[in-house]
Amino acid sequence: MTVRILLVEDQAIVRNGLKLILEQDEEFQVIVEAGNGIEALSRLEHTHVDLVLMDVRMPEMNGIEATKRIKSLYPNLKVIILTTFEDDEYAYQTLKDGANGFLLKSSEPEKLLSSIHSVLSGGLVLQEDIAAKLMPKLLRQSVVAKDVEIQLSLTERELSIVKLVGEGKSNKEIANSLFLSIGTVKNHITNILQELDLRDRTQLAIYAVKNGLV
Amino acid sequence: MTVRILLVEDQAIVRNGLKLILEQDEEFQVIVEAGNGIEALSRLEHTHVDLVLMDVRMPEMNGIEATKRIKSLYPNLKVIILTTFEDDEYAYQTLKDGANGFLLKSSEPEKLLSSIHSVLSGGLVLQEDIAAKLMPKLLRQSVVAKDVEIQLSLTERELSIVKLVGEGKSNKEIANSLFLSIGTVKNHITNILQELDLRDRTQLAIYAVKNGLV
DNA sequence: GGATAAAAATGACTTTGGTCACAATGTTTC
DNA sequence: GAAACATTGTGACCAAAGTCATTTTTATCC
Repeated sequence: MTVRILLVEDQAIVRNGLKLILEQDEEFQVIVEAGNGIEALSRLEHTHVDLVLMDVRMPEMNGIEATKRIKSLYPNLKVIILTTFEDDEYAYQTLKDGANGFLLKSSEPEKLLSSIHSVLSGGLVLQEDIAAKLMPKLLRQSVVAKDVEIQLSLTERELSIVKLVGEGKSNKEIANSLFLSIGTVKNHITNILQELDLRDRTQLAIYAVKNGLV
Repeated sequence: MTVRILLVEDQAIVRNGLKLILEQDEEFQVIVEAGNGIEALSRLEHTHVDLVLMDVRMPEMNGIEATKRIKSLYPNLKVIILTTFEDDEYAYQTLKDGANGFLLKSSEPEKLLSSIHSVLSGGLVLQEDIAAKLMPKLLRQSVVAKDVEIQLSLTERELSIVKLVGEGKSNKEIANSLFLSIGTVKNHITNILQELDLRDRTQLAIYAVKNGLV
């Protein structure tokens, strides 16, 4: 049983690359292609496909809007979003609209293929990096997700202070709970703010929450 | 490269069945087995594994608690939860604790295997039925909370100030962007803090972020 | 029309936060 | 052993945040 795929991607070179990767798996067949969301929608009117692979950034109509419309017209059609690491902001909205998966363009080909199989057999697939960024947003509580960036630039002590700031603690409370003087806590915070290029504890707290440190 | 698996499941018959399925894929090797969470943890101390397949319902220590502990001890170890359709209540908590996937025991063997591959290559996999039940729950949480609780108690003006605080803006910046005096902004914030039972702008910012106001 | 409440403002005041300079100690690294 | 860095601390200082009392205007509700 072959899987009929609609590939939506504006850059012809990337599109061809993806097509080659997909058709390494003999089950997959790219039977339609489109360069933007509007084109994709009109293609779907005339052709039956099993799966849509959709780029996020495109002219005319982007992947977010296109996914929304496709899903409202064909709720059972599988849609997988192709994205770059920077585009994860959109992930939230698109999942809401019913996308079945989120894959990074930079993935290994095998990873891409196995994820597609997983979606076809009825799953929702999020790639690790995206899931890591998304889950805190959805779950709003500490998962594991210690950011690489943060840990590179901050020391153990600083990290534990950041967490407490992210819980809304005052310097006095932090000092008490870590058995430090208030002055020391202040010094640490000054250093942290400089390191992370933030202005005050409020921005630091926001940073901590958004990065799932709390 | 073989994948070393720890299989945690209390019923011997089911465990053997799963083992047979898993080892149909020559990459997979069940090298350790455990009948409950406590056993699983002690096995992990002595043996290195790449993946844990964990049943939810078990005597002594259930899969939820076990996953939590395993993930805090070995954050990079992949954990997939095996569940029945009725157990989806737990899914939420366990995802929070960092589980990498959720599979139904009733799945087709191939589905199971492809999902495991997907998790190993860095994904988060939710099976359709579970995702369908879970997503609304997750999406509702962060979005709806805002309208119900907060908007009941805060005025328009106050709400717009809360958002700016949630972006890390200072009183001066808020005053400028809303064309108010600094004193007015301070007054508003005092009222907001009282209304929401918070202490300072940092706690307010955290509140705003966690409730998806930013 | 009077009551109620949001919105805006001012001034005086206290507390907290953040910066800076400087210092002491211990650990790790080369 | 010197250099680099993490950690802790002090004291002085200024800026920002937050509280409180009080006032004015405007709009809405009964």
